[in-house]
Amino acid sequence: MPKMFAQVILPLSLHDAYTYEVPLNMQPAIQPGQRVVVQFGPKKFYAALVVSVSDEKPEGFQAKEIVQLLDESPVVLPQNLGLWRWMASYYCCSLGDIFRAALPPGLKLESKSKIFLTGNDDEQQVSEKEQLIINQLQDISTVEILQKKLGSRFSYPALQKLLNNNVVQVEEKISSKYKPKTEIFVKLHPEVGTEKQLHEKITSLERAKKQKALLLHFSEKTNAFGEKSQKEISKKELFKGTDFNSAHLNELHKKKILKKFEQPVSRILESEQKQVDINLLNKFQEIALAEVKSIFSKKDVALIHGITASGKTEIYIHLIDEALKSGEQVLYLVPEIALTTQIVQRLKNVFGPKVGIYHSRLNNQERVEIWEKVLQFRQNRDKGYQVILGARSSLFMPFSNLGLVIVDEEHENSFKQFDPAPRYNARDMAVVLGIQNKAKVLLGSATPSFESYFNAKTGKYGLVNLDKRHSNIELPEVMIIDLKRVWKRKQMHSVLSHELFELMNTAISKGEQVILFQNRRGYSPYVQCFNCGWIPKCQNCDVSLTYHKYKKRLNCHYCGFSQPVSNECPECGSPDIKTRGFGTEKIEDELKPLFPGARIDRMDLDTTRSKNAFSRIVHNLESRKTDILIGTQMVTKGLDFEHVSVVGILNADNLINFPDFRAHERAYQLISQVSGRAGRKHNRGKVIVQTSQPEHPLIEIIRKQDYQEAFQSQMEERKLFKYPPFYRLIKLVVKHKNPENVNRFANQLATNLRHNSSLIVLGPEFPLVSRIQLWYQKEIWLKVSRKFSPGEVKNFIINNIDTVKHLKDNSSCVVNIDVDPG
DNA sequence: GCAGCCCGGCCA
DNA sequence: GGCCGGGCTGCC
Repeated sequence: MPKMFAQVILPLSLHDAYTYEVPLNMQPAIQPGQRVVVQFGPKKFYAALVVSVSDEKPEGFQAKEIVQLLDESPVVLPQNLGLWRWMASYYCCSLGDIFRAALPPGLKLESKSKIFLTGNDDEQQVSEKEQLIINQLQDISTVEILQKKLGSRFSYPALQKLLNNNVVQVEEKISSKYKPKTEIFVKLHPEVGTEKQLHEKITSLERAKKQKALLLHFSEKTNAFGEKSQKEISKKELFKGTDFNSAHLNELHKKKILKKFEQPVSRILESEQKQVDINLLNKFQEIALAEVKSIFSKKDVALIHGITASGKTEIYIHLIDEALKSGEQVLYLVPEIALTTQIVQRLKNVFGPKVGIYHSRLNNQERVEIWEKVLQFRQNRDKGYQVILGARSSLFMPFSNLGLVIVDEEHENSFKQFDPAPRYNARDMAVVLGIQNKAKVLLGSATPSFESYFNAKTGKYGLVNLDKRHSNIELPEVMIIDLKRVWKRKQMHSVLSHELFELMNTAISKGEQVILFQNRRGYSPYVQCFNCGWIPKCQNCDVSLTYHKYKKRLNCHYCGFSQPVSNECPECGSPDIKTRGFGTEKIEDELKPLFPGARIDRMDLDTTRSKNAFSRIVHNLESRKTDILIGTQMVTKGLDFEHVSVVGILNADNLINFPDFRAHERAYQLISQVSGRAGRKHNRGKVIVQTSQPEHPLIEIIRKQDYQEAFQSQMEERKLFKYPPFYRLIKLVVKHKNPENVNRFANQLATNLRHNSSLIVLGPEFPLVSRIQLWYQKEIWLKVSRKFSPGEVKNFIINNIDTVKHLKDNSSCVVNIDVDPG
């Protein structure tokens, strides 16, 4: 037989695929998309993914043999790899980076693979070196441990031979990570093949009353020979509500009447589903749905601009239903699954077992199961998942017949992965995925990202407006409060202006609820010595420490560093150390005396860390056990509350003045999204925006809630200052533990890049936080005109980074490339 | 990503 | 002459 070779990608940041020889015994079975174990470098074993197979012998090196084939059939489909390649090239990262992001952890294997004896060592002839390895392998071991124990007596060829002869096996973390869960099932023994035989057996049990009863119970439960015979039943189910025990069953098993056997079951709890019908759409939703469909007959992508409570989800459900009926799969992306329990429940209710939920809070086993059920759809349309609702990584699910991709809350920043590579935006990749699979893509948001809206306005996407809230609830009234004036008149109640304070009092007295938004968690952003001005800073990062009163500690929000608060200033010894500024924790503290008797709750990263905390807070608000909720960004995200009548933005200044070209877009989106929480059912809500810059043009736009104007004014600015969507942005971050290395590298790189006239090079500059976890960093921002081919520009950048890396002493600098930074 | 080599520095 | 540590390179 001719030799065969497989090109594989490794889960490492390496640019090329690597070629391995396929051993004869694997030749019939090997296919692209399967995982194999290969040895890479002198020591390590990895699970790699086969991307192609050929019989051409590679030149210039001796290919190693594949150690083991891990899958019977592909876990990644050839059509899925198209997105991988596209992403690697667009985001300037390796296929290995994509591999790591794409597969669920349970299907990945990084080094430190365990090896163990298979028990097939008796009959085989082994060499002395091989015997040494066998002797060491009484317990499961790793290659590293073997080498340590045997030192120079260790031989790789010997291990390889043992592997080939199946004396030892590389036990993948995979197989240990993912074990199908099994349960004991019971069925009639094959010798009991007819109803008559069953009756004979029952009568034969006259003296064993319990066993007879169990057998009767079994035939009743399974309707053994009836029309709707179930044939088998789990032991758990069979024993449920009875006092039978395993001894009774074991006896019947021994007597060859019933047969016990193990069989895998799903870990995924199928929650009680009340199958409900799809809601009828109202007149506006009908029109919007028809518009979406008409766009899809001409274009691949549609954007729904639908204000909060306009019922976008129901339109999605109608489209999903149609896709399902024509046998297509659907991907429904949401920014953060934990925050969308309402959508999860709704989809489960409507589409039942066809829906799979995929996100990072699932454990490894659950994630692998969902992956496999999506794969299964190709063979068995009744059993596999047809709809996946999930966070950004669901983009990589092994869809075989994708027809529709929905991206809800498409403006959300959490679709963008910052670290590690691939630094991708799942919303943008959803569009690519859709086009590659000839599927339609629907983006939806109450406050579309300006990029998407621009694409819609310029005709690249179709645009659908949905500006009627259901039951005709009015949008809330937005009031701007000038903090400077309130301060001057000394009308502040802690962080609340007099107006906000009064509105909150009235609301609470009427049994209505209040949400307060503050963009800072912790007690106070920093503490300061009032004598000498000293501010405690993080020892690893270039930021001041945030005071958390509950824990009585100063914490770094970048690296997690924490230290107790000292009673006196280490600089001057003064005891006069005070907290500065307001975080959510301090606001909660200060509101308590202002609203005695009110039930105040807080929602931020600190209060939602434990698994169920988030849903508890939401539930308390829904069931009106909370009067005032104070929160960070989190309160803006897709929560539906019926009785919130007042929303307060405590300080809009830090939103507006954030040094980022997207600050205004974000501020507008954030305030609109929180406002959307107000006055949903019964009456018009009120939104109070406190700011010391009431004259700021954006504040006026926010007051009018005029999305169009916000968009237009930003487009003018972005065009003028050469920002997206008019220019592409690429951010380069140079990192090293030594600041001099960072400076030298960044300067050399920037100088080189300036030679290319299609690039506008900004920096290098220290970012807002110039040191994180002891690593110094400097940023270079590149603006690239859309006239130039992005591929060529990226190659130029990559080549230059390479060149600078090869200059003296530069090789240990790390450079991150972030295309379309968030 | 990382093992292994190479080279420079330091000390006997 | 030898040993340690850090940088560089290539792994298939």
